[in-house]
Amino acid sequence: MAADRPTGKTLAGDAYERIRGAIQDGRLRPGDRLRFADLQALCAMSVTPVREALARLTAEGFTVLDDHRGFSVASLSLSELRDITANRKLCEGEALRLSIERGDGEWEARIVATHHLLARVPQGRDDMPSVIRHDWDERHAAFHQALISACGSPILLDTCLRLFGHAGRYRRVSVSLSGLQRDVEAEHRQLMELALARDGQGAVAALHAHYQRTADALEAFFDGRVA
Amino acid sequence: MAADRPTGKTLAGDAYERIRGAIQDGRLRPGDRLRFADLQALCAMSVTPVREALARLTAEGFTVLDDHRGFSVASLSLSELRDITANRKLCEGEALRLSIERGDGEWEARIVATHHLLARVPQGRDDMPSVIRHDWDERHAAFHQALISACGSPILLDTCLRLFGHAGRYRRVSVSLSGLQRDVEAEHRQLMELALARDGQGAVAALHAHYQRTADALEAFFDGRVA
DNA sequence: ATGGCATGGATTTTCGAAAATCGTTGACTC
DNA sequence: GAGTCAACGATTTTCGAAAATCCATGCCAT
Repeated sequence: MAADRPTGKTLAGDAYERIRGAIQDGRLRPGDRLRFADLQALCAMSVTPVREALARLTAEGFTVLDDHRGFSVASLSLSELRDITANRKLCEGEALRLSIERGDGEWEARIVATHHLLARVPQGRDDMPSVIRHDWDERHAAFHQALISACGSPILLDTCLRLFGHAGRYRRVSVSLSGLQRDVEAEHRQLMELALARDGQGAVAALHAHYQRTADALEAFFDGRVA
Repeated sequence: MAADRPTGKTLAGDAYERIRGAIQDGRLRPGDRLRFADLQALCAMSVTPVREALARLTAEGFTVLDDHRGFSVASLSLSELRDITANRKLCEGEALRLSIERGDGEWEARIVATHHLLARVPQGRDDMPSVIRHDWDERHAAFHQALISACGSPILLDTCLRLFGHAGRYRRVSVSLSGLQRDVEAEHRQLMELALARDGQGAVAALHAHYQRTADALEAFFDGRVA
């Protein structure tokens, strides 16, 4: 892994991606306090761009800020998981319904293409099945994004993307125990087929079930372990 | 108006509120470029807190950032207005439905109280009817917030609050021409009564109509005037 | 022993200047 | 005359240190 990538555009943007990445793949864990000294070491830059990155992350809910007490990684909770799930059902469900109504041939092509890529990699790593593969994570996101990409509402897409990102903080924990119990691949294939068949009702129902199963598996795992 | 209020907690937080306020009441207009020199003069502080404020505002969509070309106020567009309206119908509608389902006595009390306050001030200023009164704006927001405050979903509430804020950038333009043509007070009273009567279907329908009328009035006004 | 208060260290927050970047003006070539 | 390229000015972006703030420790009085 490249320790120093060729700074995309601004250092602040780099810091944002790097810290967000560290949060999402578990190197920074929920509740951890974020000291500027550590973050400067991680990102190899001064305090200003780090601070801007944290400001963005906080506005998106990945970190929280106590005035004059610094930033910390947002903590996980059962109630937030339920809340995220309910909101995903509402927003992504509507976005999927609209996409099925409005989608054209290119939308269908995006679904087929992203699903094909997703189906070609396993969910967990061979050496450590409990850790999600980075490429699976990216392709999984791309597939779900493709499903709703024809909804015609940038704001709704943004909301869905935000929710997906938050759910990702929980998803990393989920795959470790549900890998064998669920056939996630089949669920994705079914979603694709229902969408391509323009079955709005069925696709939304399948999406709801997809999210509910994820939430249920997590609920059983989390119960008693977090607030 | 106090030019220098007793800095709430941090300067960055102050700058955020001040700049957002300037955007929402029209002193900074859509499309305006935001030069740090001007903003430092407005906020009476150095560049660092201003930058953090802009980072937050950008994450919320009130401003936009072109890398190395600085920040500017997000511009208005007909398509965004339609998008905001559609999303408000979806999200606030659901939040209202849930609140009617779950709301208790204190929820009802909040609605009655905020409506009472709202009904006691006129929408436009006496001297300049085309300019929204600040206190009306605040009370209007409080009333709509109260309606959905019992939905039980912090995330949904946050989404609604964000959408309400964005709609506010358009609302300021709206009142100048629709003041006489619409009886907004009656619409608010009807919303309150339907909610207290626990008529979920009716209340959501009334909310949708409320937003659609606002959007229609704006559409007629904006047409041809913005992108 | 217990409660309040001042002191010290660790950390965040802010400052003012230096470095980097972009758009433009102007000269120069074809 | 049109197009290309280099240097300038304006502005953003970043730095490193100073100022402000919070938490904890220890002291003193009750």
